[in-house]
Amino acid sequence: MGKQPKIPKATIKRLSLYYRRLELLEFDGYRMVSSEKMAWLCQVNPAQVRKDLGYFGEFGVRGVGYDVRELMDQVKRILAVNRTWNMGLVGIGHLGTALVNHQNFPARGFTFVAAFDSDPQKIGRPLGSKLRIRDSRELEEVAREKDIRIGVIATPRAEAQPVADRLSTAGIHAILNFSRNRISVPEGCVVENIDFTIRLDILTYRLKEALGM
Amino acid sequence: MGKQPKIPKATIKRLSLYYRRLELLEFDGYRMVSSEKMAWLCQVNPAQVRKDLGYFGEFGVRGVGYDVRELMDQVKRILAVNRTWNMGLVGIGHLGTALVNHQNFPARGFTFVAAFDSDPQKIGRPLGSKLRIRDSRELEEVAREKDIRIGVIATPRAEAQPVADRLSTAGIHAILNFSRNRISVPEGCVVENIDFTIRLDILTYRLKEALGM
DNA sequence: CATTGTGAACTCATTCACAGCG
DNA sequence: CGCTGTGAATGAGTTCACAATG
Repeated sequence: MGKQPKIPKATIKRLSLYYRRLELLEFDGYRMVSSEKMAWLCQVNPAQVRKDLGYFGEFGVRGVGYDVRELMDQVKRILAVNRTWNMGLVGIGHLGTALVNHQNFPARGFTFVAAFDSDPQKIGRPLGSKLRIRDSRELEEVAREKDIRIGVIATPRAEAQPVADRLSTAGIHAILNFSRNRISVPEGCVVENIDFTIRLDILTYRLKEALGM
Repeated sequence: MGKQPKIPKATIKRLSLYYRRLELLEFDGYRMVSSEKMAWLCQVNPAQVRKDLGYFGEFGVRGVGYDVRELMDQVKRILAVNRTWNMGLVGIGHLGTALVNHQNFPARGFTFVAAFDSDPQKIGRPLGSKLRIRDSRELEEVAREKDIRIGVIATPRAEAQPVADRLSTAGIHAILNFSRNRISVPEGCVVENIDFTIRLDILTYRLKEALGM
């Protein structure tokens, strides 16, 4: 019944992985799953699965395993994805457009409710099937009005920090940052960075090593 | 003069971060930089910077610091980004289109030289300013012809594994995987996954924690 | 004498091994 | 009996602290 004893960040990432696997298991009609099976499916150690879950409670039945449906519910609750999240997108380039049209977000309860750009050429244009691009200057107002809880930054690098500041000001405490700049945010605001180029750098490094270069 | 004593994966990620910061420093006219300054800029510990670099050689001058230009060259060499890399894109949806048009890739030596899709509607259509969408069945042939070294998967989840298999067969040993499925690849092939939904799950978890929910 | 490079100490994360229990 | 839950052991990664040195 562990509660707050310092949870590894990697545990959260794996929880997300477990969740996805549980969806597939449920879809395939499985009712129960053992830590060993989950571990095998997710390519981790069985003790790791049990330890990860153990940080948050006792969800299993000894001698039997975990109830797929119930474990899903628990993991959803832990990750706070047992609800919908309104997102606001800032920066409507190719990437921003792709994000708005991304199928998986709404399927998982992540919904874009507004999109912003500072380019007068773009403002007012429709985006995807439900949105219209709005002026970045309206961000604070719209954030309140639409109850935006997550800000997604897909701007050029120079605009990332100013946008992050505006998002904070607008009372948004969670930012998904696709720009190449790390951003600074006030205490209490959380940021996740997704940086394609870093991943490519890691990839080429590893390829070089794998080839013994 | 450390050579192969087990380099942490996180070190490579930071190296990529250092590299980007060095570019900015050079642009701003700096000739030298200390581990302390780099550390401050990259929000890490100064000893961490020195240790990370120390795995690969002695690049600094005691009492002085690191030559910005020279350190850049060394880091580029380590990451194997002191050359260009030909990439092939598979799956031309919104995301694939965004990737092809991504400015930063060519600027860093990562170039898409071919794009593939299995949808007859899409095959033959132009993509970006230089490419034409080709039939996925031509993958092996084109990979050889164009010397593709990195495969980028931006397909729906169900196609990810078959595509990964085809890429391996085609002699491509590095894969950047944007699909929601983890893929299995033969020994000697390296994969980096970029999964937006996992990052959103981590974000909501951390937001929940930050808000004390 | 300021700053690097690095063994040693420490902190964090994973895995083991088995007691606890349905 | 089988599988979970968890303290203890191991392993990995980070930070400290200082000797080495241009």
